[in-house]
Amino acid sequence: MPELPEVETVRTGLEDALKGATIKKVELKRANLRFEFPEHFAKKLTGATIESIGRRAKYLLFHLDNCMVLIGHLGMTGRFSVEKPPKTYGKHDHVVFTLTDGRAVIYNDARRFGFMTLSSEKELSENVFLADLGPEPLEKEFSAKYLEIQLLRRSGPIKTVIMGQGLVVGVGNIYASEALFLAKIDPRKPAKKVADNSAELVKAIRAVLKDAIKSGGSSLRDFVQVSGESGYFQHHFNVYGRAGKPCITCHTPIKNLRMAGRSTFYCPHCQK
DNA sequence: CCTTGAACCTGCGGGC
DNA sequence: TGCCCGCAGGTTCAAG
Repeated sequence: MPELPEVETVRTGLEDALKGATIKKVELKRANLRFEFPEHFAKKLTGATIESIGRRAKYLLFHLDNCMVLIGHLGMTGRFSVEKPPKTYGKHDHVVFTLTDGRAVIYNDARRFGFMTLSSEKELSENVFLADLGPEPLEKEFSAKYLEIQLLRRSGPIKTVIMGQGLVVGVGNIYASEALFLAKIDPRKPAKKVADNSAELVKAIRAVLKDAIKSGGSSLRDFVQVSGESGYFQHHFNVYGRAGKPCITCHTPIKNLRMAGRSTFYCPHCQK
């Protein structure tokens, strides 16, 4: 599910559902997801109360009352649902937290690119997964000036560069294409040469992400309660997944190509 | 340092 | 119906 807007949508839903909830039991249906669970994972979570749920980049941060933080990543296919304990669990239901109020928090992840780990509250910012991340795209630190400086020292194609989480977090494969369309920049253009357009690019990235968060929010309730798939593909994209279809602006067919192993969509006429 | 490509894993849809 | 191929929202690691 996961680019920043989807993770943010999940975060909001989980916080609504789980704030103040206490974990009574932790069940691991297998020894690992992408990584092994940390030592004493279940034990450290059992009895803890969830005080709040935050987000950094595409990571969910469950702040607990025992000075620990459960760090979760959804990978490509990770999903959380909060519901009455089902009679039987699905093939890819890997983690279950049973709450003291009887509800079950189920983490399902077919491809298992997601993972969970723990950090102390104190050492959170030095956590290996969080330490080297770039600024949040919707925060002030992600400014035109900052982006300009970053772009000037990169030689790779702009699309690949903005997807790197060290430069700015949260821009994944879909929204990279979408943001570049909005900013009218060819995804193949060397990052250096886009430095002059930093202000537009910052604006486009923010606009695309904000818009997606907004539309994700409306279908949120369904998302968390049922283990459904609302949100993502109901969203309308300008270029992503629209190869051969007319550009919404000039009607030129949208092109699709592969960059760094990822499919990329752009309008050859509008994006220079 | 930066960039690229392969790897991780499962499911789905298309073509034959 | 079934098999094979390519493809999918992300990140890490090794190597150039």
